[in-house]
Amino acid sequence: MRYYADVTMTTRWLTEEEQRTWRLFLQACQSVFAATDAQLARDSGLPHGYYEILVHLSEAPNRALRMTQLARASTYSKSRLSHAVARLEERSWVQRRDCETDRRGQIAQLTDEGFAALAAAAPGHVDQVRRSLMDVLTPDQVEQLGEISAAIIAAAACPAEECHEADNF
Amino acid sequence: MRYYADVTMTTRWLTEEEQRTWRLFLQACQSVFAATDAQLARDSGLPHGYYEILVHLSEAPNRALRMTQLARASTYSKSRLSHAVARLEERSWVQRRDCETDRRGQIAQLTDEGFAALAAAAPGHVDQVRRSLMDVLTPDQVEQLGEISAAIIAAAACPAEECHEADNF
DNA sequence: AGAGGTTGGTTGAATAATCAACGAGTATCA
DNA sequence: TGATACTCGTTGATTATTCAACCAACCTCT
Repeated sequence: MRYYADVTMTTRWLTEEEQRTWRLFLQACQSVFAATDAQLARDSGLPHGYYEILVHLSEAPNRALRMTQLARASTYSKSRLSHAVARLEERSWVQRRDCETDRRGQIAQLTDEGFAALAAAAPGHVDQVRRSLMDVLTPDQVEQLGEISAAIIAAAACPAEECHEADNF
Repeated sequence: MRYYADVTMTTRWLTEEEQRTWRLFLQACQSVFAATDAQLARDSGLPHGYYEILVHLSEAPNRALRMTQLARASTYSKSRLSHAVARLEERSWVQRRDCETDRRGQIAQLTDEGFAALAAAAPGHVDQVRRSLMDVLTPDQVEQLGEISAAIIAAAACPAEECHEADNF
C-alpha cells in the first residue's frame, strides 16, 4: 500500500520523490520549531509565538501597532491575538491603548519592560536559529530556501482560494 | 535598530540575507500548515497532527505500534500521544491493547473504521499538499527542499545537544 | 437620518498541548 | 533476594488555541 490510501482513483498521488520530500519537510520543520520553542521557553519563559509578537511590536514605529495589523504581521487570528495580548499585558510587556482615529480600534504598545525582555531573549534565540538552520546549510542552500519559501508564500497569497476563513486574516 | 535587539555584543547576529530567509521560512511554514490543517479540519474533522498518527499506524505491520514507537514516529511527546490516542479511541479509530511481551506496554491499533476515515481523508489532503507545496515549486526546488530538510534533520539528530528533554523522545 | 452591511476587537466555552508527578513493570547488580 | 535505577505509559492541572457568538463603531447609499 502506498503512503496515502487510494480510494478514488481520480486523485493525483504524490510521487515517491514528492512523498519523501513532504515527510522530510514536515520533520525538518518540527525539529527546527521544537528546538527554537524549547530554547525560548527555557531561557525566557516565552511561549511559542509570543516572541514574534514582541518582535513585530519592537520594529513598528513607536513600538505600537493596531491589533489587526499585528495579527496580520504575526499570522495570528484576531481571537488568538486578543488572548495572547491579554497574557502579555498581565506580564506588563504590552499595554493596550485606545485608538484616537477609530474608536473601535485598540493599539498594542510594547512597554519598556517588554522591550527589555525581548532584548534579553534575542541573543539566545538567534543562536538557536543558527544552530538549527543557518549553520547547517550551505550559503547556496540558504538562498534556495529563501526562494522556495517566497514561492510558497506567493502561491498561498492569491490563488482564488478561500482566503476568507471566518475569523482569520 | 536591527531585527533582533542587540545587547551582548558577543552574539553572532544574522545577516540581512539570513534574517530575510528566516522570516520567509517561518511564514512559508505557517502558510503551508495553516492550509493543510484547515483542509483536514474542514473535510475530515481531523485535528492537526492526528492524521499523522493514523498514517503511521496504517503503515505499520498489522496496523499497530507500541505507544513509544508511535510517539517517536510522529514526533509527539509521550504525554501528548497518550491524550491524542485517548481521543482517537473515543472516535473508535484506534484501539489500545496490552502488550504481551512487556506488561507495561500498550499497543495502539488502527481500527477498520479508523482506516476508512484515513482513506477518506487522504485524497483531499494530498491535493492540498500539491496546491500548497509541490505544484508551486519547480522539480529542482523540490529536490533542493528535500536536501535542505535532510540536512536540518541530520543536524538536529546528533549534535551533542540536550536530546534528553524530560518527557520528550 | 437611518437601514444594511462591514470591520475591529473581545468574550467564553470547548478542545488541544505542555508540564510535573506518579505507579507499575523491567533491568542491573550486589 | 532485594535495592536502585530506569522505561512505559497515564493522569490532572495549567496554559494555549480554536470556534462561534457577539457588541460597538464605521461606511455606504438612499
